[in-house]
Amino acid sequence: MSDSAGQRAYHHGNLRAEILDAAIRELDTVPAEQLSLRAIARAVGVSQTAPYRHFADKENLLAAMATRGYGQLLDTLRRELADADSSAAAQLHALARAYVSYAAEHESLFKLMFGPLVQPGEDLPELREVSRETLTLVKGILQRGMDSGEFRAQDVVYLANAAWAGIHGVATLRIDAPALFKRYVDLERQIRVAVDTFIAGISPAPGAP
Amino acid sequence: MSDSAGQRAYHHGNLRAEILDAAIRELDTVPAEQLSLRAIARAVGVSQTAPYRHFADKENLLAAMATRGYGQLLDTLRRELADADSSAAAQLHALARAYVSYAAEHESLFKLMFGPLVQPGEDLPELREVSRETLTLVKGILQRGMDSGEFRAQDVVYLANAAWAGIHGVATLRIDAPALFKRYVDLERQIRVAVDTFIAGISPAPGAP
DNA sequence: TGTACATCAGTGAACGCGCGTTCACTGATGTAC
DNA sequence: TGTACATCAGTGAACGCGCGTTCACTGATGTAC
Repeated sequence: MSDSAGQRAYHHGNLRAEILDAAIRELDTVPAEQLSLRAIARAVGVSQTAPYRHFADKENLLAAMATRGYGQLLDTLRRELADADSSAAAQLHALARAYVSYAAEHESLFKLMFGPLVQPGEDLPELREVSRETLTLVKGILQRGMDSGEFRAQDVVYLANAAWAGIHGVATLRIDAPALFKRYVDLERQIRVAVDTFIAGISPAPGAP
Repeated sequence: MSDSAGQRAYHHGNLRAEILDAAIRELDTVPAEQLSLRAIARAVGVSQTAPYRHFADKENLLAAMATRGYGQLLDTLRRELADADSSAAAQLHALARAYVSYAAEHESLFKLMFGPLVQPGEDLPELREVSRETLTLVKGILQRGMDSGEFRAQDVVYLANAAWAGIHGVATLRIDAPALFKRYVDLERQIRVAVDTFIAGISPAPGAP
């Protein structure tokens, strides 16, 4: 397949990474539930048992895929947050935009990350760790907004959950109810409305102390 | 299986409905992706080909399940809305609570409804119809709230999407990120915070005209 | 009330399929001396 | 520098599985006269 590396040697050298890449690429065509280890091996051009050298079983590969997905998502979020204005409101807008964009550009991987195929349990500490980070980012922004007086003080956990739910809901509905959400809706504007409404809901009343 | 109807006759009389029931019951044990027509037939106690008398194929059965799911959801929502106070704020709270409860009590069916297995296309007019209704309910509440001056006037479509996304997000995260959402969170309170924040975001500024 | 016949709603055997995984294997590489 | 040997990373055949669906069938029911 990839002959960019020249002659395929018997010992591949980079097979684990290449299988992971191929598996994620496969998601462009096929939803995660229908991924087949054999098809992935075929795509890489390797025998169907070769993946077992690098992943204990199918579940293990799926977990690795999800872990990479979370990693990519976090990189994107952090990059956008760094580029954005530092006000809490601007940070929230940037995060929402980046989150929804990532989901839109990696539909199947996003669904895998939040799907039942992969559950970040105690046996997968890396996945567990990385899957918590988005919420942590949201919490951080809100906490800083409260500290600076930009937002009204309140329980940050419940508020962060609410914010995350709103963002995640937009990302999810765009994928899962496309007939209602994709056709008539300008996504940028939709995100702006949702975030602005949220921010208006937690801003101090004008004129209040 | 169900001998409540006494002697099982050769002609069953009610097989379509019973298959549908069994299929939905099966979702308690098994996610929709893993549903098997044969297992459903087995559960009903009928030959594996009998379902084909009543459903063209598997996809057809899944669509019928989703349609029933939407019907149940709408019944629940409408009942709760009728019982609740008629203020727009109270209606929104009631809708959110009922929506998330339904999702929590029918996890797999809810996921099927919003999953890729079933897409409400032109070939399934009934499903298409019923799948639009939730959003219509939300829109109605918000429109009435604006008309009465309870909410600030603005584009009802984008606002309704934002509200629905927030509610749907809570329902979804509870299922898909249980480690973060189920363990430490009081669901009732979480819904209240989310809806209150939203309402605060669209209420007229106190003292404004 | 009885009979002939069409239609409906089941049955059971069989099809072909692709899958995940195991197994014994073999070719390539790295290391000790 | 050369050799013996352990280990690593692939191969290919085979396993058993459950699935969706088709097919020719048969038992039960409804209807016309």
